[in-house]
Amino acid sequence: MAEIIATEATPAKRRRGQGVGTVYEILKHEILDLTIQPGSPIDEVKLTERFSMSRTPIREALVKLASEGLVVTLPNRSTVVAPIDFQNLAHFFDALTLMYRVTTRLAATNRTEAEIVRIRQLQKSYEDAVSEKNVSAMIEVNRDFHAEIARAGKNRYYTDLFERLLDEGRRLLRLYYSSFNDELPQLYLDEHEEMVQAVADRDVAAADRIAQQHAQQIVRQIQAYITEDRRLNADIQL
Amino acid sequence: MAEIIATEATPAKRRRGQGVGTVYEILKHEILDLTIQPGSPIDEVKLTERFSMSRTPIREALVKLASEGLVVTLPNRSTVVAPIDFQNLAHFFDALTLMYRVTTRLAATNRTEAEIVRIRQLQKSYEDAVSEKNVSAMIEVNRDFHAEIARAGKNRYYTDLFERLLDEGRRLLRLYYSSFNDELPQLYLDEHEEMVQAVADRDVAAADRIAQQHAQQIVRQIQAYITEDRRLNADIQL
DNA sequence: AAAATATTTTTTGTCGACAAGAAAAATACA
DNA sequence: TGTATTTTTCTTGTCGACAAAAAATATTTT
Repeated sequence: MAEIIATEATPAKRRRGQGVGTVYEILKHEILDLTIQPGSPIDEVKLTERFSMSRTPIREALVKLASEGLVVTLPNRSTVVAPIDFQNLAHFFDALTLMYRVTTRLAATNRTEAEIVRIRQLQKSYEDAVSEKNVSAMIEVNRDFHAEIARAGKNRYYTDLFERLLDEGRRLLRLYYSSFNDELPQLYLDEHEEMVQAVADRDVAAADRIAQQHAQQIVRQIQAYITEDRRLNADIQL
Repeated sequence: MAEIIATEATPAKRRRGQGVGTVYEILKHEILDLTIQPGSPIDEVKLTERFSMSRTPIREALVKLASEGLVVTLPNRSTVVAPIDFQNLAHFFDALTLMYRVTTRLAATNRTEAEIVRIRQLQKSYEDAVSEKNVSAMIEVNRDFHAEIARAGKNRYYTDLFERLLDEGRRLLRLYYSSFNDELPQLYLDEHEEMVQAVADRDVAAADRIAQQHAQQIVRQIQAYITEDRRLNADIQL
């Protein structure tokens, strides 16, 4: 799950029509993983060399990333990795919480047995990541776990927005959650368990309650990190 | 507001960096206006001639439209205008109603005076469109009116989704609402008035109530058209 | 030496061309 | 005559090149 994408200089020929897709996927992964710093400029020519393909498919990949808000294109100037929007964190938390609730509720009513199986598999993966203390995997699998629940709800309008929010959350968590802390993962694990149970039981009220609780938990976590960060900066700057 | 975009064969030179933008805007407008039929293929070469520019900027515009779901790209095959998704109308209505409520509520708390002025201007435009019995303008201005309210709420995650939903709704209304009917526009006008008042008064509860009511009104309208349409088809086919 | 102007370098937006796939047409085969 | 196979045509994905902006550098002017 944590593939090393060091050098993409592929001497072997790539299949036609795979170009933009691979560039898009890899860049997206690196942006969400903070492998590329928010705000850092993206050099088209360098990507040209790295992926050994012309600028045309690379530009198309960047256009795609831009319309998802993952990069920002300054006309006639460089495109940069989207900076993390601290101004509107409150709006982010608000939307995230609502989408957590709505998607989990819908999942409880629309889920199939096959979907429950898949969700439980992801839950297991998360458990493994926790026991391995693999922060990177935890963040990524956590996102996939909730995205899978949302998909079981079947409403693509909600899932699209929710996935966008989860991705943004992934960057925020990645930013702060570099050192492992064992209290929270266990709490999340328990909440995940409750959530799956509610969805499996088709208990909408319970699903809603736990989704809200879980969302608030994550919001609190991020806010705590930010506060801590502020304090640190305050010490240094003032 | 209802410009005629007949021939884009611009002999005069276009400013650099304006290419993709114009193509994107014009195509988007035509797709939402049903000038281009849902499902109909998009010929890159024809667009090349029409806009008198090379395929590169046109493709970038199509990529942008694709990532907004307005066109669908079949790999190595043609890209087509996104078909209207009748399968998931229920999900569409659900999301639309929720976004109506959430954005109007937020507008009631976050709106500034300047925004109220702009909203009232759009309300006036809608009124004009109704008295002129200009269906096309009514549908378009109605969308802009609600989008403006949503923007006053300031949460970009909600506004982005809501605008996408309003656009999809625009296509649905355009599809059925070809002949003018004077009952509904007046009803909408009254509801709009109530909505603006609630937002201006910062009355969240009222805003929520009216938003929900208005959404359900629109949902009912579309559903009525679809039912009517089914009956018509039934007569012919069976 | 600092500010303003001119020049060079770099980077982006667009172009025309070509090759890989898919669709359509033509041919062969039963 | 209908089906399978080959050939041709058409469309898409990618490429390398070039020109317009912007940025960086050098030059002139005060």
